[in-house]
Amino acid sequence: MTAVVRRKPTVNAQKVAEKAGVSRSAVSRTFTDGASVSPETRDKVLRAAAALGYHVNHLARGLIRNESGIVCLIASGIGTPLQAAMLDGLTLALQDAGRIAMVLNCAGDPVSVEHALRMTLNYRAEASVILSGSPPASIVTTCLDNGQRLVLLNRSEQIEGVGTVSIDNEGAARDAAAMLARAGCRRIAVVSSTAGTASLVAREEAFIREATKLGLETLPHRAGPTSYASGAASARALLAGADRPDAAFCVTDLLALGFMDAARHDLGLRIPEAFSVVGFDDIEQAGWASYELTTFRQPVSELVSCIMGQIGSSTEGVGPVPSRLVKAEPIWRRSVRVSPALKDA
Amino acid sequence: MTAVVRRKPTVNAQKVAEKAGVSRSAVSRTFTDGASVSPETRDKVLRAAAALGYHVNHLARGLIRNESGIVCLIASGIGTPLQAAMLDGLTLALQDAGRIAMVLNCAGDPVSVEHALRMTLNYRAEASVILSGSPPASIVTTCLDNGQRLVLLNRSEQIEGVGTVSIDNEGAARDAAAMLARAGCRRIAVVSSTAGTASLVAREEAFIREATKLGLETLPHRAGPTSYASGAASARALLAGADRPDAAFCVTDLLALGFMDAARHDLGLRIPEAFSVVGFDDIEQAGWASYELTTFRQPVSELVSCIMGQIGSSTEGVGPVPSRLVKAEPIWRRSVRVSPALKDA
DNA sequence: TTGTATGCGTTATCAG
DNA sequence: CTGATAACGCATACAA
Repeated sequence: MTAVVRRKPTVNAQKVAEKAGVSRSAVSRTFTDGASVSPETRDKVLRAAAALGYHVNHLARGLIRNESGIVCLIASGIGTPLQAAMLDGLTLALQDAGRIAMVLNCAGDPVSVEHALRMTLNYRAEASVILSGSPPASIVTTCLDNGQRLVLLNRSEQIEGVGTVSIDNEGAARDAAAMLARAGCRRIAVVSSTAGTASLVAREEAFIREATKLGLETLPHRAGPTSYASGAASARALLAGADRPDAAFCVTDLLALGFMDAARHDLGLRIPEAFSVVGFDDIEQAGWASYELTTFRQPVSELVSCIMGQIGSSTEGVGPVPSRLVKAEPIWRRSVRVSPALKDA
Repeated sequence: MTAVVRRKPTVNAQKVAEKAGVSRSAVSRTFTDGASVSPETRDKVLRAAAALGYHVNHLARGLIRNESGIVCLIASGIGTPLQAAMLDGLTLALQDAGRIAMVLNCAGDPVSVEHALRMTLNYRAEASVILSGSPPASIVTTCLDNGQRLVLLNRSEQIEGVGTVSIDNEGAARDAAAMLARAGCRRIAVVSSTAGTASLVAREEAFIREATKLGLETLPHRAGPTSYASGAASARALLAGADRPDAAFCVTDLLALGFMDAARHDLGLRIPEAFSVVGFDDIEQAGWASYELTTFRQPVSELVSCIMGQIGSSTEGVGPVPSRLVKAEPIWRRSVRVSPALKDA
């Protein structure tokens, strides 16, 4: 076990310069945009670099330029359809913008978000996008102090200097209540989760408020985490008794799909004939033929553009970044009974 | 627009040292594992660091230690359930191992994989995991030369020095054929995609070989990319005529679910009574009550462990890394007609 | 245990 | 357009 610590003969600008017969500066300039190099020098350098397999060290470059090119994506529940779609869109958009995504998979609680943000600082990320969870205030100011850009998704809190992109949960939830009222539903199950996320409670509360105003009865229920299984559990719990509701507003599509499956396969209910369901998010599965869930769309590409806008704006992060509120458009499919009145309209 | 280039007063070890009344080295030692610092010095440093909001610059650290702590994950179709699950597991495992994931979302073709690997080199990633797509040989050797660890997922090619973790596609496909034969199926649709991925064609070919051997008729079909929509399209194409098959082996769950939905809702077929379907992957949706798809599981956590093993093994990447073949366990659900004979066993 | 000096690979500055 | 030189922030060999 005589560990021979053999330092890899690393290939750097120096070596390329020697092989090309030019100075290190020439090599550097060849690889920096907008630097002035003569075509022949550039050519010699490129040839030498290719031969040696040289690649600019972004760690060193970031060190001197004080810009790493790294943007951190902090999320929890990456495997979930909506989060996965966001990650997909964001990583792509970042690459198109010449940045690179570092993803931090965190539990979502404040301490793990803080941990993630520390890592973010360690790698001198130019920006961090918090897809889920809420960061403690202290670390937020530290990030800001270090010149890091911060974007929060679906957080109500307005913090000086940090960007915000939010879905209009309240508006959509109100629409959902009106939708079900028009369909002639009277007793509405409101199925949410124990996660207690800001958007989720916003949807739940806004829906209940509006439904009450419209004279509807609401039955809130939270069976567990935000998942298919919890939705199914809620259905079994709510639909077992005699005095069952006639519709459900699920704060998430995943909950809605679980709810639908349990309602149909365990309880034998017909949707939408005997029971109406409205979801939220418009994940891919909501459009599948087995569900045809009418829901409210989180416009992923629009959210991504907004986030990119927040990241890209003025390099020096002074001045308040305007927070963006994005509408969640209703997607009409076939899980809600359509009343004759609505058909006319 | 007089852009005042105000260089942020960056907080570094120097500043912490001054505030703590010690040397820069003391600060450095405080933050490096296994360095010798007296408790009181350490305490002073920690206090000063907290007050200043100091965070070790991993870019600089990586520069001098020649280890960045970065592992790159190269994937395409991140929004897809299986890929998302892999990303979820990998990011978590990497964090537990003290590394951090950089994700490169690439189109999957060789040139974009090569582009991604270049980026990987730029950031001096310690390892790269290629979840999808095949890298050109030249860039592979460059990565290896630069001391970067390489792990390929579900690639048949054995390359000297690069790790491989694969699902036993052939074995599972053979099992699938036997499964459908025992169920009494005779004409089997083999639905695949136009992607032409190594694993996919391996499954398709192995299935056809085994099915033929068992005296079954096979009807290969490829409607488009590996998606729900393609599966549905295949169903509509294959089940329209009079001489329809009585079962389908879909090389991916996503294809299978689309196939099932179209078969049931567009063609009115009953599954499994009138038609049997077998999938591959065991994505979450396969277990949903509307589908209950019998399929073969890609054991995500096991795959993740294998990959982590490949990454973690011997720092200096000499010697061939043993490639790992992971079994895909059959998951029996309810999309395959069960014959009496099988019930006895 | 602590401090000093050196180097990691790069780019910005400046003189030619 | 080119080359020499000084940083960037950090870890470590060495001397104390």
